[in-house]
Amino acid sequence: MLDLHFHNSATRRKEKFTPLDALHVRMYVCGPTVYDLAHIGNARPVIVFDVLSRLLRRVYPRVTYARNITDVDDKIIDRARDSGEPIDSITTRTTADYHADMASVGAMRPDIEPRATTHIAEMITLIEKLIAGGHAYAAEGHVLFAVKSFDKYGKLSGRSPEDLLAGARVEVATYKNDPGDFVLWKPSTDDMPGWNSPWGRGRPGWHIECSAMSWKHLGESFDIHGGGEDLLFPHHENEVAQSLCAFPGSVFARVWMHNGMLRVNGEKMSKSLGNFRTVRDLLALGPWAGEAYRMLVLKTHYRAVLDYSEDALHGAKKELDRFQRAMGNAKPSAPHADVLAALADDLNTPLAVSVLHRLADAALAGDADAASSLRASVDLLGLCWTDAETWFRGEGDNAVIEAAINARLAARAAKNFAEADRIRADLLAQGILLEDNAGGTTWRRAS
RNA sequence: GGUCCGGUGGCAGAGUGGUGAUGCAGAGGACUGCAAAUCCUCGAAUGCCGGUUCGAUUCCGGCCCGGACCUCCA
Repeated sequence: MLDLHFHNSATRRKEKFTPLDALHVRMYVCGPTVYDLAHIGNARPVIVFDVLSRLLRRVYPRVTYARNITDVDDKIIDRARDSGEPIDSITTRTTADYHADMASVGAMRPDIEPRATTHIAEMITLIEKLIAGGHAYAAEGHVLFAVKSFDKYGKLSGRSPEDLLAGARVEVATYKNDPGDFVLWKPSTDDMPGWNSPWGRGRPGWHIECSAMSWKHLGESFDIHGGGEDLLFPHHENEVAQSLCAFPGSVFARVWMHNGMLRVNGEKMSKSLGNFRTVRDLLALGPWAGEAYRMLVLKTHYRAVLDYSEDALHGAKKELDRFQRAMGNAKPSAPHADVLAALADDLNTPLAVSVLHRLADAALAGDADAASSLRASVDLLGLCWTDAETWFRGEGDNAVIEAAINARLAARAAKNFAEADRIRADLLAQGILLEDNAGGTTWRRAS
């Protein structure tokens, strides 16, 4: 069996991966809060952990990958209030958009996609356990986690409670015993979503949602917890505190994996800077853009900052063009050993991509085995899921193009090169690029 | 201010205690009526200063620069 090694954020070291259950790997990744369209930064962890899940499935007999949908959150409530659209409508619509957008970057659906609103009972159970264990307290309709009750608080993110206070720039609510305490449950007014609880009608805090859903579907302890680097604190730190205190003796997540942030043209993506890109914006560039974005993401190591630009996206597209040409209609054999080795070493996708280029070189030189291995390798990475014909030509009726090509062939046969060039330039203006090969003239869409 | 991560050719981006992958871009060539695609060749990099070492891009320390986080942003 292939040995896997992953960088564990909790220890800040690369470690050999050993699942708790040798036959069944369990992984949890923080999913979206469904109040708006996903942006390309949201898509990065989805792509990264999709590749990880594909790798795990290849190595282990069973993998359970859970990624939640946060469908109760103050951002959703605010959006409903601002737009007038009912909450149910917002969350249903945004969830569907999310599924479509993540499919467009080649991500498979996780095995389980728990929604927060259907796990309120588990959240209440957890909160009751925390109160019973002296780790939480109710105050003014809220329930708060008592940070001081957990001596390992801050260990995951490498912070001490003093550090946290030093940088604190928030007003401390009067109902908190300690400024670092965070909300497990909060009261809802009548116009807000709420559930009955021992502390009155209310709704859960964000952090408890993930602790409850991972517990329900993966158990008290599981193997991998993933998410964006920005979630390390406070979200993941708080999950650890909640779950470990609710289940003494458990380990919660064995390995923590965090992907780096995405920047756009060297700047942090934000609405105020005007460089905000949704996945929809990306797809508007062309039907190839989703695959190209996935390629772009995999060309950078998952822990590094990724700087997005349209130039870089086009560069990634050209690399995919090359893989498509090299593969032709080859049937998949097995991923190249070097691709597997690269992925097994902390998901080194950039190194794996370099192996893909090596295979493409060999395939273009006529090596059929290399073409088959390339096919299997890109499948493992989830790249090139569009067949070559569609990739290069798109879908639709191409009779007009074929007619133009025939006219050009006739002109060339008559040595009327001026006319042949005119036809070619004409087509190029329409986004059609002609290529004269030894076997004849072919065409593809320019981009 | 605190914690953490990182600084490799024009750009992107790996690896490595012993003459630095890969892709894009660029130069030259083959092929082509001309292109495109493909192939061949080439130029081009380890932030700065110390230390350890026979030898450091790699390990250690300092500095400079960039980034993430510091109570609900993936």
